[in-house]
Order: sequence, then structure tokens, then C-alpha cells
Amino acid sequence: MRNTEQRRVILEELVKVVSHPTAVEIYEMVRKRLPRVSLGTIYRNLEILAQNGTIQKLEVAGTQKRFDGNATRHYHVRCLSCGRVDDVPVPPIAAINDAAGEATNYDVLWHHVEFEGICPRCQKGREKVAQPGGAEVRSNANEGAVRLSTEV
Amino acid sequence: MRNTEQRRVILEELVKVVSHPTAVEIYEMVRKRLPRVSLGTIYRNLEILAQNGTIQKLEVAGTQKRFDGNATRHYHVRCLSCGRVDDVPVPPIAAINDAAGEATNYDVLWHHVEFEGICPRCQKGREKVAQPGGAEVRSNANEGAVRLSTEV
DNA sequence: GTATTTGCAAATACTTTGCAAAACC
DNA sequence: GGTTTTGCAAAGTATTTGCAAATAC
Repeated sequence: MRNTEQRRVILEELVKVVSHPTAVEIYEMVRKRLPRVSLGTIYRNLEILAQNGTIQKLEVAGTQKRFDGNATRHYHVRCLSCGRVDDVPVPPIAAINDAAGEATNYDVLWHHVEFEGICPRCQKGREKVAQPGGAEVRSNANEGAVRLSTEV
Repeated sequence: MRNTEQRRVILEELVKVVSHPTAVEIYEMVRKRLPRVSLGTIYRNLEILAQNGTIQKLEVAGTQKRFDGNATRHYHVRCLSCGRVDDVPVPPIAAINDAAGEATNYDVLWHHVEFEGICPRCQKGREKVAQPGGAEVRSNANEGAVRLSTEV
């Protein structure tokens, strides 16, 4: 895999934010640094990076796929009002894979959890806002950004 | 809401199967009984029935939405090999909503769980089959079809 | 009789792909 | 220099919508 500027910038921008942007949102972010980048390149590279395990492609509710610069598996929560998607810093419950396997005879490998609710902003009256309020910078500050524990 | 034949047949066909068909699969099922039905009508009615709470629109991984004639909330498992989606007869863990709420400051209302693994058929060698093996009739037989307990 | 719903077709939304030129190693 | 990747544009897939005719109540 070649180290192209486009690929590098896409990854840098995605890792920089805690939001879970769509391909088009990433396109807008990258375009500020590489104005001639194309949307096709964004999609191609996000796919490659996801295959790689460098990032995660999220299959959350809604029409667009979202991408997560944190490749460690973790749960997500989606705001029913504004659509934003946040991480849920709670240890994944690996044990339920076995229970599901017994109940279905599937060989269960993993699971995804998507909580739904109302985010703190929307609780404070900013209701029915369609657009998530732009990309937020990833930080280690303690603004609810509890560290994810390792998978159980 | 009017009781049209199309709407009635769509619901009947959906409730009849344990698979979680896509709109196009439902279209094919309904078309056998109402050959002149249109795909637009299928989409419009599935949307109405889901709003209603009569059925569920599932946001599972993949490009197409799937529909579930069982409106009670329950978990699902998806086969990584053939793509089929089955119910997981395990009681939902309502308690984790609170944990997620505390961890994120969201007002968490509910959650969805999607297990992923390999279904019994694919374990037996039928690998890499793209098409789920057709609609299966819903039954109360004990072929793994454990009754779902009520939401906790 | 009137409002809802249908079938049809066109439009929309998101993502993928073909191809020649450019970039990487 | 040969292969991978890019930008661009066109195509593909899933879903939604406008509208006149048909249907339910």
C-alpha cells in the first residue's frame, strides 16, 4: 500500500475528531487541506483503511455509513434528535456472544450495540437540529470522554 | 388509515416469515398474490406500518433496510457468510441503558444489538452464498424458535 | 363524493467504477 | 519504469416522490 498524501490526510483528519463523520463530511474536512481531492478517492481510501483495520466503518442507523478513527471495538449512541453519534465508554459484554450462540446455533463472533437517546445538547432545547454541530476535536479532557476499557 | 388490499397483503406476507426481508424481497412475495403491485407502494406501506409500530424497520449492516413482522424489540444476528438475519431469543438487557446514559450524559431510551457470526447452514459448508435461502415460514415449532421473553 | 392510496415513472441520495493521467517507490 | 492511485465523470443501487387515475369509506 502506497503512502499517498490523500490517504495520509484522510486518516489524520478522521483520527482528529471524536464525531463519527460520513464520507461527505470527511471529504469536506480533507478538502480544506487538499482542495483538488475527489469524493471517489475518499470512498476508496476509507474502504481500504477499514479493510486494513486501521479505522472502522460503522453501520449505524440512517442512510449514510459513518467512519470511526478509533479501531478498537466499542459501543455507540445515536441522538434521535440531531443524529450525532458518540462513543459509549462502557466495557463490551463479551459474555453475551455465547448466550446468543447457544440460542441460535450460530457461531457468534462479535456484536455491535447502538444505543439511542437524546444527547446533552438536544436535552438543553436545541431540538430537531438536523446537522450535527460540526466536527469536534478528539481530546483526552474529562468532558464525558472517559477512556474505553479494553475488550473483556 | 384505509384498509387497502395491498397493505393487508404486505403485512400478511411479512408476518408469515421468520426471515427479515428487504423491501424488494417483500415486493416479490406480494407480487405473487397481487401481480400489479408497485415497489413504491411496498416502500410507502412498510414505512407507514413501521411508523405505526405494527412492524419494525431494521437498520442492520448492509445497503438495504430489512423489515420484521415481529414488532417486539429483540436482538438480531447476521450471518457474515450468507447475509441472513435471524432473531436472537435472549432477553434484552435493559439495565445497560442506564450505564450508557451515565457514561455519556445522553438520555438513553433504548438500544439495538446485532450479533455477527456464521449461521448453522454456512457452518455446514454452504459458504459464501450471497442469497439467503428464500423466505422461511414463521412457526411455533421448537426448531430453535424459543419464545422471546418480554422486555426486561 | 371526497380524501386516501395506487401504479407508474422520474427524481434523489449515496456509493462504486472505468479510464487516462499523475504519483509513488 | 512499472504499478498503484488519483480526479473526473458516468453508472449503479436503494429509496422517495409527483401526479393522474383508482379505490375505500
